[in-house]
Amino acid sequence: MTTTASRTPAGRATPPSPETPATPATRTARTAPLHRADGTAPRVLVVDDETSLADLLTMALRYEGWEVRATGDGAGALRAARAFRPDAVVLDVMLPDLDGLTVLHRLRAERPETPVLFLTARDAVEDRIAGLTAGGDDYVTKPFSLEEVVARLRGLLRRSGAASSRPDSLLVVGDLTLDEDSHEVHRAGEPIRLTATEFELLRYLMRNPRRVLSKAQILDRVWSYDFGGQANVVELYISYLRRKIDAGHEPMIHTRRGAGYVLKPAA
Amino acid sequence: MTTTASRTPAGRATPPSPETPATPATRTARTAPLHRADGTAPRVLVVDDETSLADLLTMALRYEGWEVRATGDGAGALRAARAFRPDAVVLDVMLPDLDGLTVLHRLRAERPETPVLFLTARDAVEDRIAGLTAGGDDYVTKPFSLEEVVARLRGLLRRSGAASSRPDSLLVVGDLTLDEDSHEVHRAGEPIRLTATEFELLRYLMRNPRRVLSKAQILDRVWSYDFGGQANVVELYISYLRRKIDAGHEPMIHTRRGAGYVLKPAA
DNA sequence: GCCGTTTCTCAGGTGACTCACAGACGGCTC
DNA sequence: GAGCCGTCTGTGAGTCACCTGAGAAACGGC
Repeated sequence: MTTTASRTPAGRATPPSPETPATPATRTARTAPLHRADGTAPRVLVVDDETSLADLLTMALRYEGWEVRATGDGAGALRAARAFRPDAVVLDVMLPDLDGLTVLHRLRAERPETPVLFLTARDAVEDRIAGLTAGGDDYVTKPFSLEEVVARLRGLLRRSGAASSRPDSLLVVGDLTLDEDSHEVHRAGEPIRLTATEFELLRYLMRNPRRVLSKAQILDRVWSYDFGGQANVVELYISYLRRKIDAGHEPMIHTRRGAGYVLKPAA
Repeated sequence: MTTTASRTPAGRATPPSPETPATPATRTARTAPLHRADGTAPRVLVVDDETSLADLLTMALRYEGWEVRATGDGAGALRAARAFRPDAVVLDVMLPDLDGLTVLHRLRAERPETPVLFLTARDAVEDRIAGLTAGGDDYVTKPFSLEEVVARLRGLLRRSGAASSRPDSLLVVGDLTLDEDSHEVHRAGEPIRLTATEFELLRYLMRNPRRVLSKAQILDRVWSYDFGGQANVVELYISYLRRKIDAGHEPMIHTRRGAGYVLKPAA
């Protein structure tokens, strides 16, 4: 609604992130805290020389409840790896000083078990990446959505055992289920086919059940950071989701006029 | 009620000063003091070059019991961030010297954990504030209502952990409850559907139970600062609320003729 | 390079919401 | 008890937020 907001009375243009922003405190309402075995928050190292992107990631991951450190070059990354001992690394493959592969090798030498999430340009050489991720790592192409990065990072942490919390990747809200690993979605036992964007949107909603999410929040979280389009894509995709999920059932997706959308169990 | 009839658009007396000029003493009657872990008041930095707006915000936030500092430009903001060490920042994205994003980056570099509430013009939102809300930050479009700003700021402080007070977002008065996250309202267990304005009005009342609120105060607090309409919208909306909340129950909303309205438990 | 799929823009339609106006109601004062 | 004034509320109009169909453009698999 960024654009919509024309509210007369109070400028209550339903900004974006009202409530949801999820923080440690609120986060309890969300899916799973995802702590390490010793009860502390997982540590994530972000390596990217674009400071605005590094900022964005840092904020988003912190918001997720993780402890985050950021650095802009390969040398700093190696230093941080030693000092900070991260449970996972987000690594831009294009760095100013060292190239991604070199950084990776040295990281591996330092901390062999630490999973890495690569950030790469869309047109980067595909097979090169394939080699990189062979060891159970993962990658995301720029421009990415935060939902995507967070989801993959969660996956890596979960699999590496850095996170002790329940290993299940199943989100459940009422009779609606979504498996983050297999990407399967069911309503009342019936399988539902979703497109990539629909899936991501639904995942975001299901990770924040019963909470009003503004269109701006959704846009910031589910669409890639450089999306420059109309804000009403959100309405459009909500509409698609309703057709696939709520059709023939008691609706779970509700509109809070002037505020956003809420997902909650039909009951 | 001297002010009532005379409330001309611009006139809008009763600036920010919500209920009484706010003394710590009075404040105790309100919801939650919302202190920091060390018992001191949260510190909020306001950055806006329109002095009248900055003043308005300063007064309203001070009234809330917070320690406030205001500055009109980006350079001052950075200085203040260092010296004042705020727990949250209210940042106008349109500043005379630096643009909002630059200020944001430097703020982040300085104090990475500090949540930011952005103020933006309605139509400036068009060119995306991409990612601004992604990290748990929030924003409000001008013209805003004070109730809106305060509520969102409370949310940010609550979530960032700067405020030690209970993290729940539930307001309770008698058998009436209002959840600021899900926007759900219940009376005696029965769910109640409210419009955006009704919700905001009720939130204001519930944050000031057993206290007489004049129409002027309500108008100043719940409606946006540039509202130019008739003062009796308040009566109208009180009337709406009564129908939805008091219908079939012992009334909780009472008129204090010549003074204002009070919300209190039915008891 | 072609075809099905997916993403997104655009624009029309509709119901919800906000608010002005004005008459009815009721307490208070003299 | 009459009149005044503050408050309440029905009506109606204009606006706004949201929904959704249709089609253009981009993508991806073969």
